[in-house]
This record gives sequence, C-alpha cells and structure tokens, in this order.
Amino acid sequence: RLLAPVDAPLLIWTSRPTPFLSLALRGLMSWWEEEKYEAGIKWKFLEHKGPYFPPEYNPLPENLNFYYNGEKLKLGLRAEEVALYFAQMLDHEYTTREVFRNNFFKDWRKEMTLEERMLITDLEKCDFGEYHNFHKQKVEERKNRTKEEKQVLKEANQKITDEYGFCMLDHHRERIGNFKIEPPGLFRGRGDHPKQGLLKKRIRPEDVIINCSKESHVPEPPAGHQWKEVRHDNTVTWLASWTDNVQGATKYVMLNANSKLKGEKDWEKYEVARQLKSRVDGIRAQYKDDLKSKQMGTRQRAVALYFIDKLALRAGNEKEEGETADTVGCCSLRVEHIMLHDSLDGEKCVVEFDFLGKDCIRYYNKVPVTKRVFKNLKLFMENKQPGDDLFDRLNTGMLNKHLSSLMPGLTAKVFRTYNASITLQQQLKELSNGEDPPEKLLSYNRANRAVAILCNHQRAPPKSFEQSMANLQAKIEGRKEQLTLAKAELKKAKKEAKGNSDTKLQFVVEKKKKAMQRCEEQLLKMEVQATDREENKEIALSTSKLNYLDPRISVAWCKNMEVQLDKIYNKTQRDKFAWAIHMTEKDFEF
DNA sequence: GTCGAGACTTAGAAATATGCCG
DNA sequence: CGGCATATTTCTAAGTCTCGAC
Repeated sequence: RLLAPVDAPLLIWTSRPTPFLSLALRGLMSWWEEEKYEAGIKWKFLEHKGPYFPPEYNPLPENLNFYYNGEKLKLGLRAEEVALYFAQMLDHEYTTREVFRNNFFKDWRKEMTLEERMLITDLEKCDFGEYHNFHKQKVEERKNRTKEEKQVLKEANQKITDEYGFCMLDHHRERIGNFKIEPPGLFRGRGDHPKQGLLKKRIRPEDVIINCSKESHVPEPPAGHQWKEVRHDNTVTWLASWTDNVQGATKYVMLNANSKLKGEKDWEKYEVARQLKSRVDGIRAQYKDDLKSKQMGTRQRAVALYFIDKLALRAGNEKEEGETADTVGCCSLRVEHIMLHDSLDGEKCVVEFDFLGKDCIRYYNKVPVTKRVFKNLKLFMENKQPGDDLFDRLNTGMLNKHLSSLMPGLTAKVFRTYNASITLQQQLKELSNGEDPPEKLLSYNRANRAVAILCNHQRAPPKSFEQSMANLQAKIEGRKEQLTLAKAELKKAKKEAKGNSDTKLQFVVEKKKKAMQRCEEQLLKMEVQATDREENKEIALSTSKLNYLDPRISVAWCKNMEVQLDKIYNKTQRDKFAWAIHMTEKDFEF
C-alpha cells in the first residue's frame, strides 16, 4: 500500500498541527495540502440530508384507456404505472425484443390484481396506444415550455440540489454525485442482457441505509417513513445505499468527482501507475521468461499479462452465467474469441481477436505477436471446444495476486492506466510542433484519440454525423471562394498602390491583406475541425480523458504549448482535476 | 482455495444546456 | 431571436478488486 504519493509535497505535518488545523478548519486549505488519516479511515465527520426521492406516481387522467383484445379496460393503479413504463418506451427498439417483452410481461403481471391477471394473458393483445400518445404529448409540452416556465423549473431544481446535493465531510462542504434515488422503471441492460425488461422497483426509505457520523444530525426520513438502518461506518465513503431488486447489487450514494475523497484516490491511482513505469521493464522481462515455464498455469499467466500489457485488455473476472450479457475480458477469453494465423497480410504469428467486452462493445483487432506467445496459444487451444476457456488454469484472482507480489498496489487495471498515460505523453511529444492554436488542439486530440483507440473506447456515430460533415464541407468551400476573392482584391489594391505614395492607398492594401489573412485563418480552422471530427466519428475521447490519462500530463502540456487549459478541459473536468492543476509545473514527467 | 458480498471505478447513452448562425 | 448542432451533465449499468467466511 502506498503511504503517500511519490513526489507529493510534504503532506505529513504532525510536528506542527496547530497552524495546519486552524487553516483547514477555516476551509482555507485545499484538500491536497491536508494531512491524511490512518489507513482505512475515510472521514471523521459526515453529515447530510439523506437521498432525494423521486415523486410518487401520478395516476393517468380518467379518460385515457388501455385496451385488451380490443376491449376497453380500466387498470388498477399499480398495473397502470408499470404499463406506462412500457408505453413510454414503445418508440425504442428494446420493446420489440423477445426477451425484453417476456421479462416485462412476467413482472407486470405480478403487479396486477387477481382479476387483471386472469384476463391479461397475452402481451400481443395489449394496446398501450393511448398511454403512449399521452406520454409523447407530455414530452412535447416539456419541449415547448416558455422561458419563464423553464426558469421556474430551474430554480426549483436548484433548491433541491442546494438542500440534498451537498454534505459536510470533515471540514469540507462537498458536492454529492448522485443524491437522487433512481426512479422505478424497466431495466435496460446493455446488449443481449437476460434481465432486460424486468421491473426495477420503486425504492422506499425503508430500503435505504444511511451512513453518517454519530455526532452529526441524522437525516430525517420522508414523513411517515423510516430508514432501513442508520449506521456510522467511517471506513467507507458512501452516504446511503440500497439493494437493487433486478441484479441484487448494492447501489450507493457517493461524493462528486471533485471531492477530497475521490480526488485523493484518483491521485493515488496515477501515482501507482507511475511506479509501474519504473518497474515495467523488469516485469516485462519476467513474463517473457514465464512464457517458457514448465508450469502451464504460469505460461497462461504470462500470455494473459502480455495481452493486458500490449493491448490494454481488461482483467476479465468470471461472471455468473445467465445473470448478465455474455461479455469477456482477458482472463475469461474463450477459444472462440481468437483466431490464429501463421501469416496474415504479410505478417507472421497474427492473433485475430473478436469478442464483446464491457458494455457489449466489440473488440476486434489483428495483432502480430511473438513466436513464443503464438506457440503457447496454439498449445492452450489444443483439444478444446470453441466455448472452452482459453486460460483454463488462470483467473483474475491468481493474476492479481502475482502482480501485487511484483509491486505493491499492482493489479491488472494499472497496466491500462499506465499504458494510456504513457501513450498520451509520447504522442504529445511526437505530434506537437508549435503551430497555430487549432493545430495544437488537433495534435492534443489526436494523442487523446490514440489512447481511446488503445482502450477501445467507442461510441455510436452521432445521428446527424453525415449531415453535419456535409454542412462543414459546404462552409469550407464557401470560405475557399471567399479567400480567392480576397486574394484578388489584395492584388488589385497592391497594383493600384504601386508607385503611388498616397498613404490612403497603402492603408487599403493593409486592410485587404488583413482581411485575406483572417479568411485564411478561418479556413484552416475549419479544415482542421473537419479532420478532427471525421477521425473521431466512432471514437469516444471522454472516457480516457476522465479515467485513464494523468491530468498532470495535460496540464504540463498546456503550460509548455501556451494553450489555455479550458481548451482541453471543461469546467467539470477542471474541478475534478483541481489537484493536478494546482500542483503541476512545466517540467512534469509522467 | 473458493465464493459471494461489498465498495468503488469505469462506461456509453440519453437528457439537457449552451451557443452559434442566419 | 429561434432553431438546430454541439457540448455538457446526468444517469445508472457494468466492470475491477478486496475481504471475510467457509
């Protein structure tokens, strides 16, 4: 375990607690300048108002009807509410899926009265049309709200945030990340999820555990209700929790990313990754050596580590079958997920990966590997069925146990952080040659993009992508014409001014020149933007920026390149990375 | 060693806000 | 100044990893 980040300013000031404490107490110090608590203790004082509950169900107007088999039918309140969840989603592809429909129907029937259940036995015979239209109408109304109405709503929301969105943690007033209890609805899993469509039930105060300090004012449950439990556990960071009925998982109310608790953890994460930097050569030498081991388990571990390091694959924990979509990571790869090519496209020993990873995002890649890795893979695949585990003698527990013996704090995911950050740093060095601001930004985005590609961070292309590209192209053409015109005018003005000492004419030349240059600049800016956008069509940059790239690399780059920080980090991101912005100098090296 | 619960980070989609252009 | 594209925020699912019971 790390006690303190490697090159952190001196944090442990136990020898002079008084001035330190008073500053901290008065809120004059930033958290990254404060002393840390002993291992495992996350806070000494925690006070909050409890989570915010969504409004109760508001019954539909009397005149709205549901039809079963063409017959008008008045549903009871509970059945009506759940039916509306489904009706609201009718425009979504989800509601056409067999699994979604069956799951919904099964759970919906549980909410029905006995009579309703006797009657309604076939989802195909259900007509939610009026519910659906009612919902669409509501959405339309929401869209058409006047400025004044929007303002009123905004203020009401702000009031809720002011009251429930903050807590006191030690001497800091901190923003809470998700202080709103998740509203009920139909479960929307990603990809081919076996539980899609199941009813996600309404959470009541009786389901919620509150965590706060003993000496704090315990939050009041909503009128007429009780909390499930109030506990005072300062070894955890959550303020409230409940169990989700669909997956049986615990959900938490936690602090915002700009908080002390989250920030410290983030900082520590990058410090561990930097430690890996200085040890990675040795670790690579070792797993290369392990490829020859007599122990099959060791060899499998070595190949897995090779993939995790080279391709930034996730660890790949086992998953409970039938509970989630069928996705894999490194350790859970199956024989069917890779194909071996002795030679492909002029390269030798090529492994072709094709599998669904986290969030059912497809990982597809063709990678040349070393002979030894290739031979090992052949061996691991011998006499196996497509559905068998590739690494049958390995799991994430064993892998991480081994890693933590190589370096304290080292786990599989540290390689992702390390490789992402080091790639950004290298790319920024290679790509940036002092140019115009838009070109510098393009370089930054390209470096970011290299990381996003490494980590396989994808997105659905924006709906209006083609249109917006075409618009931009048209604008570029327009600007080009304008530039030609501007150039011609400049030439003309120069000609007129030549051999003429009239300062007025000289002045005109200057003016035309400026106009031409401005035009040129704008054209360049647009062309750069077009390139950037095209390259970014199916790549999501935000995930790596937020979770994998040591912000100090970016802050140092901005300082060196004289780029405004807000060109690469928006307000939220600057808040989250305040610690890095505060402490980073030009010479920072990851 | 194995297993499941628990706690926390990482993820892309969807909703909402912003701002730009005619 | 309104409509639309883009940027930001919100939402919550889906991972990783640790720990304690057996």
